[in-house]
Amino acid sequence: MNKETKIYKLYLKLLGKYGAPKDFWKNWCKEKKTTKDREKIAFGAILTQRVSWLNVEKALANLKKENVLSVEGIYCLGKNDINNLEKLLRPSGFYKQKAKKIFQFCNFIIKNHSGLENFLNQDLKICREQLLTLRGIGPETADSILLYAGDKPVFVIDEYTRRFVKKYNITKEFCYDYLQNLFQQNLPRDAKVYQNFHAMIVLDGKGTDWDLVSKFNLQKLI
DNA sequence: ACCCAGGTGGCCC
DNA sequence: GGGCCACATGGG
Repeated sequence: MNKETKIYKLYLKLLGKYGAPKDFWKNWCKEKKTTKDREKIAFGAILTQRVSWLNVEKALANLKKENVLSVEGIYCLGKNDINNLEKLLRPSGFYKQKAKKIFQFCNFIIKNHSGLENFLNQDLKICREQLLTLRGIGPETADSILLYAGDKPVFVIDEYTRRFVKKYNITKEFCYDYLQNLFQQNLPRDAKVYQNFHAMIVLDGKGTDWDLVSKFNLQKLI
């Protein structure tokens, strides 16, 4: 890994500006995650598709209130009553699609691996391939789950990453696999580094900082 | 009354 | 292989 590249230098620059993640992001990047943490993060990754995080927060709160904020809980609820699951997910938008996606995800985890930890315990490449076979889980959602819920070393390419690439003129190429390889080749292969860098890319894109984020008190959800 | 928000899959050419 | 559209809600 070459430390003279633009990407690595930008990483150091952001690190100097923001330092270690705290509060909200610390939950996503924290050292020890429980199975419940991982489940919530995976659901968040699916529910946040094309909507703001604030809407996701409400849907997660609904699930928690009904005591189904777990792979097992959503599976049981969705199996008997997909309509009720849809109702709980309503605030996150696209709720009929998302109910299907999230139920399908839980169904897959339970039927094929009998639990999220077991699933994540496999080789990164296998996990990724399996996630991508699920309808409604594309590369970005799969990688978000793997990086933040699974602590696997995959770099997430999302709208923020693309804006970052444009802003700092890193390359003119924007296709997913190309950008992912570019980031991974120019950073130490370390999930913590990817998590922190990606978190800082989002902050940089929002023009905000850790303190402002923590004011929203989002960490209670994770 | 708009427009946008951390996507995905299907369809078109 | 890129361009466009449906999917649905909440906030500014």
